Amino acid sequence: MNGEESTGLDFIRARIVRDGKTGKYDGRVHTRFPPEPNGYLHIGHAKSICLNFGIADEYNGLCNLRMDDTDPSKESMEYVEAIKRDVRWLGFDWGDRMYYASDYFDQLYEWAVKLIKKGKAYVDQLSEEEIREYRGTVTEPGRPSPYRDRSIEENLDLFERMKNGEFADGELVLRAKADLASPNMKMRDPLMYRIRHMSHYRTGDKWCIYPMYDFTHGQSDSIEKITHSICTLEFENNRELYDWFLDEIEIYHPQQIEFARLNLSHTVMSKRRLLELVEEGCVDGWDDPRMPTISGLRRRGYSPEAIRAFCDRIGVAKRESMVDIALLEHCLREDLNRRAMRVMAVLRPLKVVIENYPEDEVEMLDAVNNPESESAGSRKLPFSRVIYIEQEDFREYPPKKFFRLAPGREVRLKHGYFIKCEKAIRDEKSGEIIELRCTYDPKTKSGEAPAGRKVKGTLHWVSADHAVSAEVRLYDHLFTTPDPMSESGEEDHKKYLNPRSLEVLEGCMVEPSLSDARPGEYFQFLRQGYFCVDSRDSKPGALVFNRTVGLRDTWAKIEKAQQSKKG
RNA sequence: UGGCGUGUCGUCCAGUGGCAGGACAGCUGACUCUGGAUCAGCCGACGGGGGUUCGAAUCCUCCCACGCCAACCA
Repeated sequence: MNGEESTGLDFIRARIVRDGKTGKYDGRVHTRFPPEPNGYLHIGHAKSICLNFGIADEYNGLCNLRMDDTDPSKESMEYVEAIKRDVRWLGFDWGDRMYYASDYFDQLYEWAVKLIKKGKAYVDQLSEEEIREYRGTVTEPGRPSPYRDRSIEENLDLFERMKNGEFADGELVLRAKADLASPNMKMRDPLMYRIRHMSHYRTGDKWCIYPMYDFTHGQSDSIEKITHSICTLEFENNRELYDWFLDEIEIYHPQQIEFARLNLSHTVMSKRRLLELVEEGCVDGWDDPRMPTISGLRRRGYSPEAIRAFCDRIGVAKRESMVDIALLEHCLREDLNRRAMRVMAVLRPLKVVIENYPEDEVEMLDAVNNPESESAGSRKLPFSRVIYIEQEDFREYPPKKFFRLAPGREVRLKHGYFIKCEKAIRDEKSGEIIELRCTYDPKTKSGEAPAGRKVKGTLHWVSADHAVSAEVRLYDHLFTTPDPMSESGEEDHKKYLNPRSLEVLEGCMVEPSLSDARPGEYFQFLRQGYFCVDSRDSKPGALVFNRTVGLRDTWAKIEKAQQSKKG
């Protein structure tokens, strides 16, 4: 903006700064985010949204939201609404600039007529297969269709009759008369219009011919006076055509710039693949918390701030890349660590009786809500003779470096006392350990003078009488392999679906303060991870929590290393 | 194969003729009433060959690899 050097900027921003200096668009910056409403937005779209809206913000420009809705067979209002909701949720505002390519159909039709009159477009009646054949290959030039040289009058007449519905689907198409010998396949007389007797979710039955992407996108940008039309790499070949249409129609000409789309490890990122997972029931829907969709991430417990921070950190460039999902998770933890209230929840309860604690006494202990944020305050936590701890926090035969509870060992209960394990009680039939007998040391109460000795471990716990039961859903990566698409054939990626991407735990015990947690509210379950109240299935009295992401787990690493050492 | 595009630590991104840097991941250690967080440190890369230059990731050249394009999808 203010003439600073362009180093450190990504290549798109560098170019915008340059265009600003040369006055290419009178210093204007106007971008747009142009999804097709044929599916839900995913984290890859978030990258594009952050880029387009972000640039508009940074350079004092504007960013439009536009539905690229030229294919009536796939698009719907449901998707439009979902897209608007997701963009807004991410924190961006298109003001009064919500546009639809379908609003430009009349104008587009006129421009098509103009091209016909210029001798730059013709009505072809070759079949789909024939057109493919005539187009040639990457090494051989295309051949002209026998209909390529119809008279302008005949083209005009035929095109109008196409519009009027006098022909069946596929019978005729309108093609640009460009360059059949072009080494760029996109220039070999691309289709401009096809016949589809199908009603459109917005224009209804007004049209039975619909413009193709290439004959729509650039002109839509032009109508909206977009300066920089930012799109993904696969449209690089289309740029020549983008320019050609604008020049032939002789209208305002934005600059198309392409960048590499986001690929994220351990998931898939094409709308087609995601649709497939939804339709085949591999997941619960577009907003299944395992999906990389914006709605899935939202339901999983991701914050818009975390997603935006991620989009900033991955940068923008032209090389195809695969971002490690660990970076997304890092951005999430970084955000939630600052803001999430710490609470205690026991996922797999193990009963502990503190034998020397009075039968009916209940103490209300002070518990800090968030050590990262003093203003979060504190709450009271009930403590009593019978509590639950995590099953995995006890080992009868503790391995090396296991700092938790074991026979004869002492640990601290977070916000409470030291307890020492005196005895483990087994179920006679199963042999399973079902209860621990412990003693506590009254001199070790949290916040009071230290008893002069230390313990290595601190456990989370809940008071049995006061705990609230809840369902907890543990989510993990959707795919077991970083790049399911490349490590498999066309349809084989599904064999890498993670069978453990969802584990449902019932009968979890959470502290009483959680009983009135609201849908979407997020917490850190101490020592375990970040969790949010499921916005679809959780009800008062029947709480459901989703694990958004686990905490860094050093012990798990140590244990894994120990096990692999043993072979 | 024709065209377009891209090659820098394991991963992502900087560096645009002058000591190759950051982030994530990994590994050490310090600290800790979360094995969290935080802090300190370590590991680690210019696709290859030739050339220009005092000096090349950067310029030239050849090669190699990868991606995209032969949809009436976008």
